Amino acid sequence: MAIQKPTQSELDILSILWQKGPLTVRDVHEIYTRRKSEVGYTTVLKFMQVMHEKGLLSRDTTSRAHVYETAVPVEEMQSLLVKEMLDGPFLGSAKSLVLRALSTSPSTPEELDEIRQLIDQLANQKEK
Amino acid sequence: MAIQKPTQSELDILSILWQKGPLTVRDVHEIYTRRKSEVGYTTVLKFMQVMHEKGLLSRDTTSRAHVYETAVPVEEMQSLLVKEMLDGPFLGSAKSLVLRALSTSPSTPEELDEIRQLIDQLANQKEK
DNA sequence: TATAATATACGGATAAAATCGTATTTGTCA
DNA sequence: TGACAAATACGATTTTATCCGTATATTATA
Repeated sequence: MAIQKPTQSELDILSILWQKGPLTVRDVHEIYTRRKSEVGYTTVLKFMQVMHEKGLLSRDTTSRAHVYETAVPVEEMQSLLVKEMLDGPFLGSAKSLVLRALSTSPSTPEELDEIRQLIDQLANQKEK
Repeated sequence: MAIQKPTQSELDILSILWQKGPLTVRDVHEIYTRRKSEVGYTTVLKFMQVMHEKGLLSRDTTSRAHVYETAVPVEEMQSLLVKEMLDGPFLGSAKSLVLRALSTSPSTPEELDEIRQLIDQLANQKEK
């Protein structure tokens, strides 16, 4: 079954865990509050409990403060979101998505080089 | 003031209008229903009225069936969304966003070439 | 010009998401 | 071991988004 789209808050929490690895609720709450908005500790706790029920997070309950980690591969979520963007505001144009991505986040020459290689690789695949 | 993020339904309607140009509520309803889910005509009408109030759409009321068009540039919305993706599930990596974009939507060799030029251009800018 | 067809306007119901308060549990250490 | 600190569990409430019914207005035409 295909993964289903999380809510905004869920995605925010997932992103923290993808970036930082397994964390306690307290840690997530701290980062969430810093990045997004002031919300109560129990708000974040509740989110994470619900996400656990939904299968978005797994948790280790051996110590008192449970340690949560994501149960969905980041790549899968990335694909889902890119698909939605392409179906939606990017009107099917991967090119314009690439353009926006590159102009929004200033890349280093090294990064640009890596991306170039990526494109060469895709172009070669096509040839065969 | 920065543009603010529309709801999912609003984004769906905006996307239709970006793609097709100015349309009546009836037209939008038809496309929306075909692409997304069956909803009543007045549901879409209400959405569009609210969007008009919010300044997301403008409308021409000279004929009986009002004709709506988007009041936000698609580029601006694209930037906003890319920024969010980079802050979120793409963890700051424009490279992985480009990778997903290209692997999700199979591009033609011509398109790949255009993208390559884009990258060269950006790389040159950096040099100066 | 009366009627049918088709619009908009508008109020509010329903559903989903976000939020928190309070009760309870668990572990620490004085 | 008992009291404090800090965690989870759980049941609402609040807010936001989605959705539609009904009243009213407009236009074409029989």
